[in-house]
Amino acid sequence: MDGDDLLQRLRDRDFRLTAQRRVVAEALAGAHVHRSAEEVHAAAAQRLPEISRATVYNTLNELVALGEVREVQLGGRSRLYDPNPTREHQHLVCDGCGAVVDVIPREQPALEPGDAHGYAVDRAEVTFRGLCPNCR
Amino acid sequence: MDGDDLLQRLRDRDFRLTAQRRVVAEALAGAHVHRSAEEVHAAAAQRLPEISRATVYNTLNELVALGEVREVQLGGRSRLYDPNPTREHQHLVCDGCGAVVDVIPREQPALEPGDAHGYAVDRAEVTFRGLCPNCR
DNA sequence: CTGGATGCAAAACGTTTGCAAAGGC
DNA sequence: GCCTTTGCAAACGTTTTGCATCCAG
Repeated sequence: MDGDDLLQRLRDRDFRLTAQRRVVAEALAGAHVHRSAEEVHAAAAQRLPEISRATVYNTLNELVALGEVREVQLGGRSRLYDPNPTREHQHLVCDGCGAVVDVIPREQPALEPGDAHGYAVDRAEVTFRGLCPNCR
Repeated sequence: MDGDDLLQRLRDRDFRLTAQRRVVAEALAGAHVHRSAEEVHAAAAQRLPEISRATVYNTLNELVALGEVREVQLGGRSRLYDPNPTREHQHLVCDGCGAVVDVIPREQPALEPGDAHGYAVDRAEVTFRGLCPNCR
């Protein structure tokens, strides 16, 4: 499963695996697809009550730098952390309550070289917005 | 030009046009395509030194609620305000310095009804990411 | 043993809010 | 004159930082 994969990849990368970092990684690899730092901290603290917010933020930023987790800003006050950077997917966000659903893309938008303004473009993020069944 | 159009539309909508609101609207309609609230405040304060941050935030939120300005979060710490919500466009963002370029889309991604998870989807936002010529 | 990771508390940052004063219509 | 908008300052939630301690390798 994903959780084990993430921990395994971190070991392979010589990422120093402390108890704190393990519970943060496990909180991300768990059932919920996107979690805020606060939610990750809450989940981690259930297994390791003394873990501090600073450590959660440090670890999340390190995982993002390693490319193992993606940081997304979908309009809420806080950033969300997405443990599936490898599996290509797009986001569908509710304007009412902020609920997020993953969508598997039929096709990825691409930029013609003439439109790239000299940029080296390496990915495209797509966010669909609307109202979820509850908020309609 | 854009600036006059925005002010004209606001008048037509019975949006109370105070000196403060005028300089905020003008700061947005000016040369720069996307500005943070802080940049808008700085630009506005050049013409109206006593304008407060709170008024800038209030006005920006009102313009967003009216649909005259779009709020986008492109990864930086602050939200950006985009004065061209009517003209369909996508964003190309530099991972290095955060520079933003507008791109006219060849095609807009769409969601098949089966993928919508019951949402009423009303738009798709596309952000291309990479490195700008300077940061390469 | 040693450099890196942790916890705590405080600071920084962007944004919002409460309230009295000012000003547009 | 009424009602909305403004400015100020303080509150708020999120994220970062400084520093002493701790621990994995």
